[in-house]
Amino acid sequence: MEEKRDVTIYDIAERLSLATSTISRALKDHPSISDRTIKKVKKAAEEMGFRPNTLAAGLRGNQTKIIGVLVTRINRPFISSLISGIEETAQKAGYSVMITQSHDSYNDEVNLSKALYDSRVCGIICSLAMETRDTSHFQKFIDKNIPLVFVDRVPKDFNTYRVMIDNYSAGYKATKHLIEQGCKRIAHITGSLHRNTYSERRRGYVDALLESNLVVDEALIVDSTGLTFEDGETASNAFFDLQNPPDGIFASNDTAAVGAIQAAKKRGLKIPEDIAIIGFNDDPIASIIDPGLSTISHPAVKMGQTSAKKVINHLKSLRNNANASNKDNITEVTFLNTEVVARESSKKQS
Amino acid sequence: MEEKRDVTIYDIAERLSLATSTISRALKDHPSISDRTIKKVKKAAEEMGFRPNTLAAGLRGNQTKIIGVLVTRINRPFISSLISGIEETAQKAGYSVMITQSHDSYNDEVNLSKALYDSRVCGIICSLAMETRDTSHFQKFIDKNIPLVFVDRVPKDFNTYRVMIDNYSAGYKATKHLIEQGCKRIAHITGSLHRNTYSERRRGYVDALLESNLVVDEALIVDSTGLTFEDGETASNAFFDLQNPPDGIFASNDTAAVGAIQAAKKRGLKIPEDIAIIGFNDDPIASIIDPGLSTISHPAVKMGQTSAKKVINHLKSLRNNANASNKDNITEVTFLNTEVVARESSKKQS
DNA sequence: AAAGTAAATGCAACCGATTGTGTAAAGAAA
DNA sequence: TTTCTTTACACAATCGGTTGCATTTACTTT
Repeated sequence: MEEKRDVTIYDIAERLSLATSTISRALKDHPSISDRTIKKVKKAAEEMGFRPNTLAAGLRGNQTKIIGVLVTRINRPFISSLISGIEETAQKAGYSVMITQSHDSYNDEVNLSKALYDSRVCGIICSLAMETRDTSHFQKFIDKNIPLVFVDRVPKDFNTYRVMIDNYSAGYKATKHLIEQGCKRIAHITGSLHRNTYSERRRGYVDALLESNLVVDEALIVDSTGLTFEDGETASNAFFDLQNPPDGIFASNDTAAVGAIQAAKKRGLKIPEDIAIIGFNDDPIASIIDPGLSTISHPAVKMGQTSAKKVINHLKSLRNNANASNKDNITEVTFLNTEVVARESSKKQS
Repeated sequence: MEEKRDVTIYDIAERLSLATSTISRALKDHPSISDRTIKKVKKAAEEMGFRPNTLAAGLRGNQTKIIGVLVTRINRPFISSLISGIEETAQKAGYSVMITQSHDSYNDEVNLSKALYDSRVCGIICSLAMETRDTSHFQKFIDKNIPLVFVDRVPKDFNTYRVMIDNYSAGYKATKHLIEQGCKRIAHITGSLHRNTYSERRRGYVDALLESNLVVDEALIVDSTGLTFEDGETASNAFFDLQNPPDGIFASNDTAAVGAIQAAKKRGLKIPEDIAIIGFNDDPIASIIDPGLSTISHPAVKMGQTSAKKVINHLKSLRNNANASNKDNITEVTFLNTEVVARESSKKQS
């Protein structure tokens, strides 16, 4: 039953006959503490097994060393890699990571953003829920000067950090790739157009078609909200049933693209001869499925690392420059590279 | 610049001319506060937009409402589903989740367990690193009466909660399944035998063979530490090169099993006629790869939910019964069900 | 009406680190 | 030696709830 109490700075102060304030400052290399004292304090702290109480520090400073993360669903290849990157970078810099998932629900997103706020996170990284239209629930972070980073699924207008890929150019590249393989009628399976990721990819798709004087046929564009495997199958079957079916499909994620592949296979269509297919994300499945799925690769882990770095660097600059502020209308967009990964599902001529 | 201060219980106390202690108790429905006062306080709190400062409460009670999670790698299908389940359950019960990853390194695991401890997590859920042998770094949680749940990869002897599957019987079932399909020489690709998951599956594999009077050939067992795709390929190639190659492979995860499938395909071996293959986990790839990969399904999300529930219920019982204690040598093992998912990679006779 | 008991609320210490300001000690200049 | 600066450290308030104990108020009971 005898829970041995944790060592506090009081204990160190007593042992060294110093004030707690001196201990506190010495441990953070405060300039007004002599080197001799700093060494002495650190040695004692080490010997006594002192470990600072983050709660006490947090209470006083009204801020923790926790980065809040608000994503849609943790168990998605892209998201889990993103989180992995965030955790890795945060960890190295001495921050912890608190995870929440909105399940693509706007209400959950609002509540979780409040919960993270109440937890006094020192920064927040968010990828928007599919449902979200209004993003004013994030304003409080700006008001409190808490760095806010939107990643991948970002709002249209919100003056803050954004870490993302150039979805327009990626959509363009994917479509262009199919065109280069000889496709003349290219269909597109997209997610909610309220999300920048999908609307931009679609824009790129349209522009690539126009540039090559190909028809943009609304019948060839399916706004499948979920982009699930089934959505991919359903949409593809609808395409195949058209009087004038497409010879290429660009799906806005790999899951739907895999659905397209399975649908085509079931119909006995040859991939890529009859129908070329390209997805998006380069999920593990892409390289495993037969035929290999051409896709757009995403640096997911790096996006996580970059997002975490934005938060950490912003905090650093806040410390160094008391004038720095979120309110200076920071609008920094970081684009990470995407690449066409050409596999068998699209390569008409090898 | 005018950061409006948060509403505190002091503000409520002042407005209602009550003591802060009364506010504090009223908000938690303390029995010694009258219903009338409770209602009045809650109404005022609501109106004033009061949100409790979790740090202050945490400091006083020396404990947060944060559940620490220590896993090996976040971006693995099984792990990310596990975390998803934990987050979901924790969230509903009013807890937050702090995530860390050991990258299968023992040192990282030790440090992260300390970091979580320092964060005053109210509970911890851990899946051991591949490297870990000694688990004494978790003892401090027991000493402090902080519920500790090991999930999936659990230590041999540690009196605490365990949430897992019956790996022995799962290994047995997988092997038995291959035997039932007519396999006579079954190889096994396993992970580190220091982890219960792999050693138990192997034990089940061996017993299934013995039971059917099949040979247990050490040449057919590869202790591939990583269980990566490449490990699966390499191990399989080694098997195929044997004078007396196997007609079945049981890989201890799907990633390695997929490696086995690809290796077999490259050699022109027919699956399952020449070589039947079964994996473990039922990752998304399993149902997508061609041929469909037979495997053992794992209720990953449910394992997460169950683990979180163990933590939460333990905390509840601690509150209700001040005598309850970790030190009563709790050893509660919860087994979740596994199932053989038979797909084309193993079905010799349909 | 006095006394006794139960119910409701107030008081104040406490958790442990942080930080503005005050003061003592050490060194430099006169 | 005295005075003026630096340099180094101490004091004490503070962050916002929580909780043991004291106290007041409201009701019974005789």
